[in-house]
Parts: sequence; C-alpha cells; structure tokens
Amino acid sequence: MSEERKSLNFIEQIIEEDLVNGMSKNSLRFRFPPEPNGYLHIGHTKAIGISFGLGEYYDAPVNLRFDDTNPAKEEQEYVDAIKKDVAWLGYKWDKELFSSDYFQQLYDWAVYLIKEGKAYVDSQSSEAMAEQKGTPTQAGVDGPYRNRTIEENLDLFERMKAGEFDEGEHILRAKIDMQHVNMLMRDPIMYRVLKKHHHRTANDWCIYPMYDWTHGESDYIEQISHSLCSLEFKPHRELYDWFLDQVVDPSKLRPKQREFARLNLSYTIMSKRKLLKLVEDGIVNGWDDPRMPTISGLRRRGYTPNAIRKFVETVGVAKRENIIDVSLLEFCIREDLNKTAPRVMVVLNPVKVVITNYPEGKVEWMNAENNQEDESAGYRKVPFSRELFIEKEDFKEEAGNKFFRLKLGSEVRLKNAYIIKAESVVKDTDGNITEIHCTYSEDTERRIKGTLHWVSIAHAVKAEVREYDRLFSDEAPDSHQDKDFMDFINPNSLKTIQAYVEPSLEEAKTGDRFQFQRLGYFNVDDDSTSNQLVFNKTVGLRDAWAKVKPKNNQNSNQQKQPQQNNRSAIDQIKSYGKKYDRMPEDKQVKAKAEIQELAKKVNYDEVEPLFNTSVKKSGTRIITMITLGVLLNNGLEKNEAINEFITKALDDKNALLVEEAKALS
RNA sequence: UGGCCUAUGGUGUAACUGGCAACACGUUGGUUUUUGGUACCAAAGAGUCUAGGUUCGAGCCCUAGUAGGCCAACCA
Repeated sequence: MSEERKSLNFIEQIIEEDLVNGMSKNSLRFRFPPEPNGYLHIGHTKAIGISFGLGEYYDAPVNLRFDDTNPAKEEQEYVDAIKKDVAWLGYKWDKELFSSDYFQQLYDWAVYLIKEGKAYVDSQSSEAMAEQKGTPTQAGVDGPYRNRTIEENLDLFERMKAGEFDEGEHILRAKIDMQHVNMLMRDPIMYRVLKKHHHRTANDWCIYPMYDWTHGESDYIEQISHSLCSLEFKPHRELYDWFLDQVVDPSKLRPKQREFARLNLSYTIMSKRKLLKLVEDGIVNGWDDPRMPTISGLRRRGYTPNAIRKFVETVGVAKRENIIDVSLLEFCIREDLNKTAPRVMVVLNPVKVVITNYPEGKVEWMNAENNQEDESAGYRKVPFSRELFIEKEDFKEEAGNKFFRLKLGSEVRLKNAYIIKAESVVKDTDGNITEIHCTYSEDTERRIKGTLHWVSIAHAVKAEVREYDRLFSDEAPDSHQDKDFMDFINPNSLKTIQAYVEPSLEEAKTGDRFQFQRLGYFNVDDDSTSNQLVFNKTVGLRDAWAKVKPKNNQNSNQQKQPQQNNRSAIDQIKSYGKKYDRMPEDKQVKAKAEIQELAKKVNYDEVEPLFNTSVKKSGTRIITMITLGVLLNNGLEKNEAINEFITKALDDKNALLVEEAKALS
C-alpha cells in the first residue's frame, strides 16, 4: 500500500504527540461550548468542524456544552437554535450539557479556594478595582480588601449567595498576583452578584461564576482532553491552568487548552453583537435572513450542510489571521449543487418570442433531462408552444460574433426543443422591443453555438424570485478604526423579481433546490405558499460571458499585448533575475542575450538600487551585473558604488556571479 | 511603554528528523458540451517579511529588527 501520508494540522499533531506519549485513545474527548446569546454563524462552523471533526476522526465523544453563566444575555430560544444548527450540519454530540449544571460544584470549589486563602471577597466599586488593576504596561496594586480573613471571606461569600447583597456590592476574586504581566492573572473575578432569572436554574442562584472560573473546571468535570478555542483566548490559558492547579486530582485527566485562528469571511461580519444590530435595526429580516452569515441564514439561502463542511475542511486550521474569500464558499456550494440539483427552466426578465411557422394552439411536451450529472435523476416533460418567453439579455438586433445568443437573421437552439431563427422585431412607440418574430426548424441535429432557456407563455407559472447581493460594500467592514461597519451597508442587497417558471415547479416544496439553467442555483423559500412560489437565489453559475462583456464595449482585442510591453525594461530584467541561476544553461544564454538587449533601455539610476540586493538573491545580482556591463560598455563611468558591488561579487560563493563580475573588473 | 502570538503566490493551507516550495480557490488560455455551466488539459503567479548567523545545504534552527493581531468588561 503506497498510502500518501496526509499532512496534519497543528492540533492534530498535538494530539498525535499526546497519543505517542502515552495518552490513551479512549480518553480523547472534545467539546463545542457556545454561549446561548445569539445564533451560530459561519465562523462557528470552523470551531464546530474542528472539534466534531476530531471526534469523528478519532471516534471520540464530543459534548455540546452551553456556556450559560450570564443570565443577562442568554435565552432558551438561542439554545434551541444552536442545537438545530449543529444537528443540521450533520454532527452528533455525545452529551448535551450546560455550565449551569456545575454551579453547585463550582461553588463548593470556590469555598475551598477561600479556605485555602486563594480567593477573597472584594467590596469596592468596579472603577476602583479597574484603577488598581493597572495597564498592560504598568503593574497593578493590591486593593484594601485583599487580606481579609478567611472567616470574613467565607461569611461574606455565603451571604452573597444568600442574596443579602445587591449587584455590584461584593464580588469574589482569586488571589493571584496584582503585579502579574498577564492582566488576567491580576486577581480575576470569579463570582458576581446577578439578580437575574436564569433560563435553566431560574432563581436558584443570585451569584454567577465568570467564564474563566467556569470553563476550565467544566472541561475538567467532563474530562475533556483537548479544549480548543480561538486565538483571542490565548492569554486566558495561564489562568485556565492556574484554576485547574487548584482543584485537579493528579490521577484524573487534565484538560489542555489550545488555540487556533478564527475564520473571517470577506464582505461580511462575524460578531454576534453586530449581527444582532442588523436584526434589531431591520437591515435584515431576522437571524435567518438569507443575506446573513448565520448558519440559519445560509440554510434558508439554500446552502447544504455538505457544502459548508467541505468549506470548513478546505479552509484549514492554523494560527495566523486570515480573511477567506467568499468565492471559496461559493465554489463549495456550486460543487455540491451541481451534482444534486435538478435543472429547470425559468425566465427572470422576459421578452416575448412568437414562432410564426408554428401552429397556433399546438402544444408539444418535450423531454427534458433533469440532471446530466446524475443519470438516476431521470426526465420530465416541458410544454412548447408558439409563444414563448426568453431572457431580454439573450436577444440583440445586432451583435458581434462573440455573442452566441439570438440576433436578427441568425439561429440559436432552444434547450430541449427546436432551433429558431430571428426574423424581425415588433417595437412599441418608445422603441422597446415587445416581440421577436422567429421561425423554427425541426432539424435539431445541427451544430449550433448558442443554446437558450425558455418557457411557454401559456403554461408558465409566475413566481417571486429574490436575488441577493453582498450585505457590505467593503471587504472587511468591521476592521476600520475610523469607520463603523454600518457605514458600509449595501442598500441594494435584496432585489425582488417576478419570474416565469416552467409548470413542473408548481410541485416544488419549501427547501427544494434547483438549478435554473444558465442562471444559477435557487431554492424554495420558507415564505412560499401554495398559490405563491418564492425562490431564493443561492448562488449564480460561474459566468465566463459576464467577464467578456465589459471588454466588448470598449474595443475587444487589444488588451493584452500592450500591457506586456508597458512593463519597463528594468522590471523585465528583474523578472529574469528571479530564475536566472536556476535555469538550464541553454536558456541562460538566451536570457542573457535578452537582458543585454533590454539593458540598452535602462539608465543607471534604475540599476544602482539593485546593488543592495541581498546576498541570497544571487540571480538578481547576476542580472544586475550583466545590465551594468552593458551600461559600462556604452560609456558609463565607474564610481565607488559600482566598484564596491563588483568587488563584493568577486568574493561571492556563486560561480556565475563571480564570472560576470570578472568580466567587468 | 510591557507580555504573548503570527509572518510562505491574489486568497487559504501544506512542505515528515534542515534536502528540487506543493494542493485548493481565484486568474488566463485551450478541448468537450443542447447550460458562456460541468468535466478535462495547460499556463501564469512565491526566491518563503528584512538583515545577519549556524550548515555542504535553511521556508524550517539561532540573533536582531520590521509589520500585523491579542491582552486593562462584575461579557464569553
């Protein structure tokens, strides 16, 4: 078996290493820990894909744990939505758990820490505490309550729990080090008083643990082997470990936190807070608006779990900041839908075609292949008649020969039907084309360049089609210090169209996905009813024609050549430099001749900066030497810089460079 | 005036103990095609942030710089 070794990402490497160092494969366990304070978005799919993917790969359990320690922001609605989304993506969690399940254990441990002198009750204002905390570049100072007695701390903490104090009066802090370089280690808060109703524990508690105190301990309770999170939690790792140190039983598994770079997608935002604002301000119609980068939005838009999982897999896992181009997401959904979506004919922007030699009243039901990528998809019948709709864009009275569509006097194939020839047009008083008169031919075997989709007017069904554009006009809308992401909202992100669809679509059900031939992929929206079909455009087809069109408008051909020649001689020489010393000898000779030719158009000021080229880049130094040789030949005087460059080259390790330098010295 | 993290084609991710910088998307050509889609073929595009060092040999190791990110919520 010549098995190609699959390259592992850094997390997989860590796990493999742990396995090699004696960790049992059975003790592998992961978790996905969302806070139920909003809907999951495409960014979360990366975290989900990593932890659940690892679970699938190692056949290890993965817990779905809701990190619900802040009742002010969390709701049952979000818990339900998150479960639905993770399940829809096709992942199976081992246990559904809640941090709130551990409130009692966490409380007991906190009492233990107090007794050990590792935690104390602070009774200052948050402002005073922030003051004492210092800054990243300046150490903090101890607060006045730091050395309360254990008895006093115990008493106060118990009374906090009993509800004797209002929010903000007292908090419990870990006693670590106010001078620590890591701000998080400067006596972090463990508990605060919050007199809020919790979606699970109701009013049982009025003190709630903070994230740092909760997270590692929860991982420990669940015996999570690898606790994976995004990079911004890196500084928390030290605290995570400190808290574990206080309670861990050495005979049990101790969880490890490791961090990866979160996913960013171009032209969108990933912050729950900002997504919430779009919902609240009515920019979109809810969390599942098809323009939203939420999982529910993508689902409604017509994305498939397969496509999203493929996307996450392709994106990879590493530790550097990234912005992934939406085109990759689009590629993934096209790739999936191309194989699975039935093809169908729909006209979005109609113009009437009359086939003058086709009998009035006659209807033929044509055989149409449902999906040429999938033989099992079968065939359906499509009605053909004398009067049809085609797309306005598919007809021009006159056009060049790159226009493969219908124009006066020439032919085009109607998909699944006949070949037609445009003979004349009928216009209204404003000069708009209202009808195109054609004749048809039944000989369909001929080779014809263009093929158009169409619908029979008499049989067409009206439907609403929603087309979406990106929500933001900027590639990274929330990365500008001077501008708010709301400044980049695209006001035209939704376009509603009345379309004409082939009659077979009357049976389409909510969620069904289709390829509207030559247009793109569409699915039936939730808003669809029995008498009004509503479609969402998931994504367009790749469109090579769209790219030629603009060029056509401004003189077709002469784009490329001049650009090549516009590059300055010195730039062309430099590009030889990149490869020169790696070229085979015969190519090198040719290249050298060309460089010498180009060098005639170069002046000294352009060459001098290249003298500083690093030693490594010997190719560039060689071509510089060749160019310099031509200049010297043409009467340039040697100066100090030139002499130094040549002298240094004479000592170089690269034989070619030495040779060229000798020629000049 | 600090600590930590990161730096490889346009984008993302690889490159096993140091040994010809690879894959995918995107781009550009071409072939096939009753979708200007798909599929297939090909090309262009990186001297691996900079400067040094170690080495027969550095993307990988060392030093110093530069750039970007994160860290001062009773959020997670």
